[in-house]
Amino acid sequence: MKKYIQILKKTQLFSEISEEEITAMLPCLRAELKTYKKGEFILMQGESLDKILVLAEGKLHIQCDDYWGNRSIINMILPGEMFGEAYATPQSGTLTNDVLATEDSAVIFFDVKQILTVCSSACRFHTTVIRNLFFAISEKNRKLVKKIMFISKRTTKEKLIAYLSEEARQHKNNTFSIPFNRQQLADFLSVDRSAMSNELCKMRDEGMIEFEKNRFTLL
Amino acid sequence: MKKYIQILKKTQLFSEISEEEITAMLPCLRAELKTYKKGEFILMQGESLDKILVLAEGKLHIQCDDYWGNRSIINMILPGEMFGEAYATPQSGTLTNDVLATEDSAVIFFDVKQILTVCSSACRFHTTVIRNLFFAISEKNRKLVKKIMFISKRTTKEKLIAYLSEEARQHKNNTFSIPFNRQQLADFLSVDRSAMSNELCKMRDEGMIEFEKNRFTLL
DNA sequence: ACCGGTCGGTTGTATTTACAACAGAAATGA
DNA sequence: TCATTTCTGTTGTAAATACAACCGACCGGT
Repeated sequence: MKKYIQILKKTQLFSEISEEEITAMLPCLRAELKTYKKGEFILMQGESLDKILVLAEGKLHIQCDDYWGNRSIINMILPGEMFGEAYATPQSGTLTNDVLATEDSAVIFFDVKQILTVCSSACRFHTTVIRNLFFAISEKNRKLVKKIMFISKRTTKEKLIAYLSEEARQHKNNTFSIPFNRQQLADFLSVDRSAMSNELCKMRDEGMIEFEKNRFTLL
Repeated sequence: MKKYIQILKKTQLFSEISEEEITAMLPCLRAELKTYKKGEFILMQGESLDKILVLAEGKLHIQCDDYWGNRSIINMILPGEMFGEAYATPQSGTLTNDVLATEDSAVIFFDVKQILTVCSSACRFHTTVIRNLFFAISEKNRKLVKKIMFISKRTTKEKLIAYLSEEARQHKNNTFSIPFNRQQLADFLSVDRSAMSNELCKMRDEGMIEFEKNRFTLL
């Protein structure tokens, strides 16, 4: 666990809290570390959850396979990001999605009750964590809305333009790498991979974009 | 404002807090009431926001019109529901959506800084409000994920089935009313209205569903 | 070097969708 | 009441999509 303190310090959840204070808080928040191999599921649909999770290392997909095997990637989790928070409340019921490790990953579990219950004395920074939790879940919310704005576009081309524009905006650069391969991007945008591949090449031929593997440039 | 205290008591934000205590807290949270006519915008894309809003009366749509005039209804707000919370944090930037009153509406504004800053003495229930805020935003999050699961289906029919099934599940009844007319439902599911209308009638003819106006029955 | 697997691009076809235009029913308002 | 507007369903056509199948490039392991 110790090796991940520095990572936790950089997370939104522990923003403005020092490494020493984080170390002191870990037992109070009942932190546990688990590791997963690429391809393993961290959480599965139908389970219930009373933990908030932070990805310390690796890469995860929040996803959902339907009855016919169509996969939908709801969200991607990168190191330092929090997940599970929306299903860790009393009213939330069981999970509606799977969480899959797409690389070897390390995940830290925190007890949500411990976070929300301001404890006796030790944790002066407890209220800071609660506020950070609110900021983090707000950001998640905005991410989901952004995703809705991508996939609510009617055509594959429009979805691609919306997604790539947003990536460029976030990277503050017209050239950037995306965290998906083609199949994953198609699953994220809810379109057919081959149709999307086709559309990307058309956009390249029209001079709108350039790309090589996961690296894109908007022109 | 007084007439809405009873409504506030029923909201998730003020769960477990009595009417007297809510009344006492209102000045502390800098509550303000504003009313809007049907068709007016409460918030518009590009504005910045440092308030959390609760709908006291009426109906709102969180929506987004693109360059070509295609409307996407991100979410619908019913009385007692909170909104704006995801854009009221320091990091959140300006609004990416419009908020439109689809009926005459009354909205209560709360200062988010006041909510997140535990104040001196008067508000014993401040921490309860913060926790409630977390629960509420968690629920919003789950709602958004559900919506993503609807619109990530590939065909209009599948989207309809996913949406109607979820409505039936929530109403715990195979017969239920939906809060949209046809155009709004199409905007919510990101499909063409006429194509959706067509699909609904096909499903009716196949014996899958029955409907009359906004009232649906799954068979 | 060989093999198997993954990945990205291409093509063709059947299906589905968007879009526009129209008509009847229902609701609205003067 | 009548006129107007809104809502819903219907149709036809052009466009876009899903799906399946195939190919070559690349990569890692043996």
